[in-house]
Amino acid sequence: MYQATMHSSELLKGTLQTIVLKILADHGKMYGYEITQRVKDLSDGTILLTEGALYPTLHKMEAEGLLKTETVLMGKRVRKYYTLTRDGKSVVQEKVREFAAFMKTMSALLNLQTA
Amino acid sequence: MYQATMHSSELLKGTLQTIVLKILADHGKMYGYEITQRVKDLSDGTILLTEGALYPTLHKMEAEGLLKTETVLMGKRVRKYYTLTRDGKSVVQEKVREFAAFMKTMSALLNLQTA
DNA sequence: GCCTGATACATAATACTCTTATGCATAAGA
DNA sequence: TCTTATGCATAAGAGTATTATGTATCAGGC
Repeated sequence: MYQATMHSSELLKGTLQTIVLKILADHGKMYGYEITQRVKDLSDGTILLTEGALYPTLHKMEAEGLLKTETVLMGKRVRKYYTLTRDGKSVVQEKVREFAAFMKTMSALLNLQTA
Repeated sequence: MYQATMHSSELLKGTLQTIVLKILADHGKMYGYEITQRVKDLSDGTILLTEGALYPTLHKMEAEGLLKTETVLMGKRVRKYYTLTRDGKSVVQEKVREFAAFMKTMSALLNLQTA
């Protein structure tokens, strides 16, 4: 298994879905492992999604109709590609907006000048 | 009991300690109920700390030596004032710095222009 | 005088989400 | 051939917050 921890561990709680959905919105069709790598890159190695967190979340969002899948055989290896459904696309927007609002609120609370 | 929910519920996970410590750092001696009200004000009513979350956290941080307490009788009512210890003061700084870094990373991931 | 809502503390049961651990299997490189 | 990377998946456990409950004082309206 590949390495799987992160710096500010608990802060990530509740952001996993938002991250995954947004990555899919920006990049289109992707498979699980690819998502972990992209998140790792975009976060300069600070966010390393664990498989135990990612796969159940993907399954859950698929069950909720936010994602649809397509299984492809690469040689003898299985890849499961995920794409946003129409519902998924509107949920991403909500989630990102919600997170932006959250950041703004936190900036006020913590007296940060960022926002 | 007073009202106790919040908009973007799960995002708050992991930020409670940071919020409480920072509020105490900025305002000095405060008691539990006062903290909930201040957070409510500073967040424009979007963050309503629940007692079931706040008090255990305060107790935990006291046990960890980040906070010290002083119990005062107001008439016949008990108030428990919390103040940062020296350890608490350095931990706040770390936590706030950590959160700022987290926001920056998330901004990159979510393609936000805030940071 | 009584009731409601705000003030003020506290803890227990429950739910949720993620971490850690484990399992299986193929492919590439040293 | 052995380790690392790729690629999926699930289960046990930990951690943190929500919801519910309990106790009690105080102020204001009727």
